[in-house]
Amino acid sequence: MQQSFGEYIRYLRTKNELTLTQLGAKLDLDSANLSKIENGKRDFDEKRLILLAQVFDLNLEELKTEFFGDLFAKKLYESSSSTDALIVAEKKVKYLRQINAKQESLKL
Amino acid sequence: MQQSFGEYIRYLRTKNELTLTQLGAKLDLDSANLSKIENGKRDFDEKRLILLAQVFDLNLEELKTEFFGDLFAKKLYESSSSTDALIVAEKKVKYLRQINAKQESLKL
DNA sequence: TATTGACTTGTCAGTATTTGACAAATATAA
DNA sequence: TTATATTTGTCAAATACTGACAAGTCAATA
Repeated sequence: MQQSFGEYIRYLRTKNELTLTQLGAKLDLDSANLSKIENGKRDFDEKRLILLAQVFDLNLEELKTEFFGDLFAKKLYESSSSTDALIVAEKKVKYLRQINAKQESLKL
Repeated sequence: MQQSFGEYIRYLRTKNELTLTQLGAKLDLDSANLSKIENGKRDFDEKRLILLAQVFDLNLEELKTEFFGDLFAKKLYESSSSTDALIVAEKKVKYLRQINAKQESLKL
């Protein structure tokens, strides 16, 4: 998938032959605002990912992966930053999870 | 470096023997708020990265890398999302830059 | 060509979040 | 103690985000 998250939503919507109004209703979103999201003029709200997964029967984890992948790419692109940040991020996530795992084990 | 961005700032500050008030002045930040940043209770503002680089004579690119690495890691950690998002992000950044490069070449 | 439905764009008030600032509490050291 | 450094809480102001609606374009078709 080499497209923005908004384009992905549009793909899902059209594949399922839904209008903006129809999908908007399912996502509790104004059709005009959904249009902006699909066209990259507004951001899709993270809290609506669950709903989106339900509507199209998608795996929430994969959807989050696409969502954050898109978000991070845009940030790096806009700020002309190196993708090295992604490597740093990976190490830090592992570190944070490891810390968390240790703390969890102490609770037992 | 396996620490938060706030801890990194604290490291830089103490290494250079500056007080919160002194560094705060250089960064145009209240010492109380800088304290919160170092302790992870507030976020460091992206727009102050340039100033931070100047104050400690650091490479801005590397600083951005650390900054965004920290930001992305926290997002993924908080949302319990897969680090696969980082791979997706890398592909998308390359794609965005490629598109941009093509458009730039057309301007000539 | 008038109508209809789908989509796009602009705007704006209400809401939520972030920020700067200050006071007060606590800690550290002379 | 006294002074300095740091932390924490709070709050108004600034900023950003969201929902909603009006008005516009476009394409299909009656």
